Amino acid sequence: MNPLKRIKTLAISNCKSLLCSSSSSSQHFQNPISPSKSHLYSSFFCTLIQTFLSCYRFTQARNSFLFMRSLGLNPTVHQWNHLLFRFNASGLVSEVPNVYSELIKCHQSSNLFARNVLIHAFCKMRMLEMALEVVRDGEADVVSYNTLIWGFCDNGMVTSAVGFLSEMFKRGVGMNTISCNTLLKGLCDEGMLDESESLMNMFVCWGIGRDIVGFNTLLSGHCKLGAMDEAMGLVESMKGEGISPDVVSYNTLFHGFCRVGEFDKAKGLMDVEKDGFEPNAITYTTFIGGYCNRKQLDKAYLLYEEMVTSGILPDVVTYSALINGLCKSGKLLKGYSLFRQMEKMDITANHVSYSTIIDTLFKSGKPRELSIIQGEMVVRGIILDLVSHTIFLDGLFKAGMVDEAEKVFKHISSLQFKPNHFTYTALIDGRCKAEDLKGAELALSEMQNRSIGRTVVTYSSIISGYVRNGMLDKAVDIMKKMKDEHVFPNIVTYCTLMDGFFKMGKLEEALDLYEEMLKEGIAANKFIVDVLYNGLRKNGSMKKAETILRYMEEKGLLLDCVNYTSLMDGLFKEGKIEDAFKLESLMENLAPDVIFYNVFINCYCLLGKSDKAKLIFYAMKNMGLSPDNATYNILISVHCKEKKLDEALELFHEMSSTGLMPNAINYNTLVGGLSQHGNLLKAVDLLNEMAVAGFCPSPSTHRKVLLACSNLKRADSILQLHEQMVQMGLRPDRAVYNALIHVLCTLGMTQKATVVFKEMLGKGIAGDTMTFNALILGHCRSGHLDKAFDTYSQMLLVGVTPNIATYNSLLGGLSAAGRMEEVDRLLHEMQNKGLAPDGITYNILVSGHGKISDKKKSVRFYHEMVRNGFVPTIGTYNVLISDFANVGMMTQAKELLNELQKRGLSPNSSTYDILISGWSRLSNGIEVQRLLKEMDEKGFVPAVSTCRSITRSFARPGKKKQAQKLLSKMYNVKDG
DNA sequence: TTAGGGTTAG
Repeated sequence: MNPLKRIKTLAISNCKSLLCSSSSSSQHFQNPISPSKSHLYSSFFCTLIQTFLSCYRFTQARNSFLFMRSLGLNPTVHQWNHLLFRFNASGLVSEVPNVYSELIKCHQSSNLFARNVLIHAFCKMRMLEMALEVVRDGEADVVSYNTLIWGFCDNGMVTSAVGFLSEMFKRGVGMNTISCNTLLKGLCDEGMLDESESLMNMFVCWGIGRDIVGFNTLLSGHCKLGAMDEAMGLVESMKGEGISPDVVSYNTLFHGFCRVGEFDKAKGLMDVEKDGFEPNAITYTTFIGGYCNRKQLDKAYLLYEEMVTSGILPDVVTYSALINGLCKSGKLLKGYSLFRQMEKMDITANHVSYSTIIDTLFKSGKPRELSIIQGEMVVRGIILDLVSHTIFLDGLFKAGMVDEAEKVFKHISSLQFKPNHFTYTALIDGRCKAEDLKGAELALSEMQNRSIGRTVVTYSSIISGYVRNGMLDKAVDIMKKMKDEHVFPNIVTYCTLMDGFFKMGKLEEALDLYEEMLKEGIAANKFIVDVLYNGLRKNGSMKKAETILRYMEEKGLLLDCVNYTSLMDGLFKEGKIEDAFKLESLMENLAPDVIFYNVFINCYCLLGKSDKAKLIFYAMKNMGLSPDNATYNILISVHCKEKKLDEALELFHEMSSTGLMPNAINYNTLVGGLSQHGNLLKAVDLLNEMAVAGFCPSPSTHRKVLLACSNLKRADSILQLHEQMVQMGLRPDRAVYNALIHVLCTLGMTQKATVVFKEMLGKGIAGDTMTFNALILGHCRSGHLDKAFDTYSQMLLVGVTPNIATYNSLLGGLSAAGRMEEVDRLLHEMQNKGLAPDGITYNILVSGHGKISDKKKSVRFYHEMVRNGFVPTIGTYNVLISDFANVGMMTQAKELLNELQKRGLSPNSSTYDILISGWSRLSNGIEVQRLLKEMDEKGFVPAVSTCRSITRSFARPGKKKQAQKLLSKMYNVKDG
């Protein structure tokens, strides 16, 4: 179908649908306006529509137009043309084809003016095919072709645009300076400066001279490439040709100097040219923007005041620059308030003002405000450009809304935008942060294929992605690739890669990179200082770390909140607690953030001062800082450690009630804490909640939950909970299997443990020392010494090295069975393997020999044990004491009692029972009485057997039973 | 009715 017919059909169907939907007002449409007043009404409607358009009330403008047409009103050709022009110029470009088709309906034809506006509208909507068809379909003049050339240039298709020159020639449409200048801009925008100069010369040959606009276009081209020397040279040749630079030329130069950071040169130029140069709004805005970009807001505001007092009115661009300055300096509220103030001054916000605010809202994580502003933008019909789309793409990625961000990228292409290096860099960065490295690599190669230049930011983004995923080699490859392409690493690139090396423990490589950076003439900043300080101290070079920090401070480098946070953590972990805490007062002027407080709170928690930690927590909230998941986690964790489970749970609920969703770490900490300290039921409840929320338990949580089952003898739950946690996404690796086997074994469920062990082997996971130790201990505890030794043999067979725990289990098993000869043999075997006995081994040896009354050996091992610095347990002492007491050697028994007390141990109930029985047998009533009193004072109750010993020795003949009853009653002992 | 300068994105 012919494009004009297509437009017509489209417009008619649009009108029909709109009219049918507004049934309530349809009655009015039935009254036609009398022909005599038709002209008046048309004029009225045209004025109304234009008024709506001029204040961006697009819906009303569109509805008024439809209403006018439904009344059958037909404006004059002049009015039609003006309407078309206004629709096109106001930004409601999408309506132009509809208006045009209505024009055709009324007048059956159109003039060149209307066609040219239509061409312009199609070009703006990037519907280049349609624009081309209109140009080729009928009458066209130089304006039609210039507009088409502009449209193609604006969409980066400058080669096709140049091609239209021959078509113009063939159709006899003469080209003019505007054709030349439009093409010049197209070429400059693509960085084709040489080609643009040749084109200018070509036009001169065709008799079309160059003018100030053309020169300014070239000037802008040079400035955008940062070629300021060439730009200044061009000004000289302009003057040579008798063309004086105008305010546009100067503004272009000012902007160029500001862009390359030569702010003083820009200002100097302004001072030199002060005679005969009148700054305008754009001049002021250029400098205001320059100051804002340098975060010199005070200077920007001074200039703004000067501008206003000079009678030059700031416009939307001036305000957008100031809003941007405020937002970028972290003054979002002030920026937003200026945004609203601007509107009160009847300056309508444009897509740039909106994009600036939206970018800031994304970056400061304010989703609610963001959706309000976004809605406002839609209602006002603000058309998004490529920059605005890139802001959304980047913002959505940063907010973790990966799917939505990817949709924006697809949308950008569907709108016929040509993504540029900003767009691709945001995409690469976003994909890297979403751990989609393949996607990032794909985007990078797409950039290459589409000849979109990669910048240092593009490469730094992907380097950062590789570093975060521990792929240092790939990161280094990219660094090499970028250098090969003459894209030189900047401070961010160096910082990222240095951090990566430090985190992988590659100290030397990190420091080499630091050297390289300095050699390249890049001075360290606070980010580099942070990476160096943390990298060095975490790799054991605390001294070096402190030297660097002090050196930087001496050099006058301003450190920030992050640097001080690292410093606090460092000092604290070095044990310089006082110095660390002093930092809080130093920090006041630096506006400490949540992370600083988290570190501060954590320091108190590590000192076991949860009360102090909580005070800081409240102070932080009072300062208006919102605690984050980490803050709550630090506090939940310390409360769990201090067994304050109710408070831990309360914190967890407080977090949810303030709208902070618990994360996987919060769940793991609390489930682990509840399990460890006896509230398994609540832990399991929370584990279920965690499953619903889609979080995966950590291996540590798994271990703690299973241990809790084991402690509560809830054998039935062990396998079930294990299965549940695997279902939740826990990867059953060796550590997880070891925890399960260990727990089953401690409960004596060695058969089940063996089944699990086989399952583990079946999955290709070999057992290690921990696995075998658990199984051996299990067999020993359940008295299956043969199986324990079978497992031990298997362990040696598969080449897993036994450790002291292996031998302690086996020795303990043998000792419990009284097989002391085998104990001695195994002890030799163990010592031959180079393993020395530890405290546990000695306890086994001393008490084992003690139990079979081998005093010689038990005392020998006892002395060896003490000599080697091990303190026997009270159980071991009891065995020794009992061995002496049983044969009436109470002096030795008493001596042992003194020794154990000297070593900081206290006698327990059994110690007293043993001693009392011993003295009873010797009929020493004084000692028995004394010990009974001491025992009573400590809250211990004598055992039944002890009472029997007492009555056996002290009751009168024939009164033993009564004495026994009396004693039992006295000590509330059950009469056995 | 078409062409040049200032504000936004990585």
